[in-house]
Amino acid sequence: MNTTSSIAHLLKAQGLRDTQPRRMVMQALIHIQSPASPYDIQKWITAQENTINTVTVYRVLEVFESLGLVHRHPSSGLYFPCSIPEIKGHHGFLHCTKCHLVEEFHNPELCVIENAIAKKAGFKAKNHLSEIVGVCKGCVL
Amino acid sequence: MNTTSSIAHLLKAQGLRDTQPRRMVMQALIHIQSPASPYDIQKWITAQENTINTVTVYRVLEVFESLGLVHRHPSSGLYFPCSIPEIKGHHGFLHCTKCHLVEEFHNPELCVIENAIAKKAGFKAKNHLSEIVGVCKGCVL
DNA sequence: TTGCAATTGTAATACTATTGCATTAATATA
DNA sequence: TATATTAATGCAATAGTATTACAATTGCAA
Ligand SMILES: [Mn+2]
Ligand SMILES: [Mn+2]
Ligand SMILES: [Zn+2]
Ligand SMILES: [Zn+2]
Repeated sequence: MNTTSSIAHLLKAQGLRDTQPRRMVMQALIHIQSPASPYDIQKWITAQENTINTVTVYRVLEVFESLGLVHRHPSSGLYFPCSIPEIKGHHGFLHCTKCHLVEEFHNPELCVIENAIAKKAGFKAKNHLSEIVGVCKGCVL
Repeated sequence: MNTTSSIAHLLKAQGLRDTQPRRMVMQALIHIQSPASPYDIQKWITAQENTINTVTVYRVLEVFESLGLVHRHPSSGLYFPCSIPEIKGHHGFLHCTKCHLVEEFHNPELCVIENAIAKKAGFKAKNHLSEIVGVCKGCVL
């Protein structure tokens, strides 16, 4: 659920510190709702009467991504919090081009097929990435 | 097969001109072999005793991508020629992290599943994107 | 508390991408 | 083949994105 305290625990479990900048970036991501750039995130934090350096935002996002707490949307480079961090393995994205919503999914069947494709081509698959681009329920008028 | 003349025809069929910069960019993409940035492409062309403006490279790539002649690798932003332009529809990528080779695939079964996922989530899918990241046949020692 | 290493801030810089406008060159037509 | 048209390119300026090295700060364990 990405509560402030669960993130604190997750960080400490990895030997990382629970710092104010890290808390602020996570707050920003949660409140902004749609995928955001490092600069967007900094802007949001500034609007809350706080300050954070651009470089710090980049670095915090890097850490969060490595922990699986946030994702970087491949084609846009924008970040958003993972909504299903409890499910390990491949997370796919449904991306609405109208409202920029990103919904995550986890589909084992898809993984099976992708592994089969890799095998057939002689690839040793380490990771994969799926994005479905379209229009979400709420935006189809 | 992306021969020089087939591209000329494809361009003309769209009311576009067959120009020297466009031919040079395609030559560069074909010869560089692995995904390349606009600046990489410009550098290659310069090394062939030719010149091309950076902006032109960007614009040419945009046209080529819209024609389905090249792809932009989503996570890196690098460009490479489409190897199966004759197959319409979704092209997926196998990406080797060692030699940076990109192999394309077309898998209807994958499309079916992705459409099902979209439907289940109430999305109207317009397009999708699949990338399998790993190590290619030649790079697995 | 205090000390120390991890983290953040600062400043400089490199890289990537876009825009408006002047110039050039590809093609259609005479 | 010469000429007119305008798409395409070049140029120059600028904006946006990302990274680096090093100094200052801060979280947290002792
Ligand atoms: Mn996720
Ligand atoms: Mn293709
Ligand atoms: Zn939507
Ligand atoms: Zn390889």
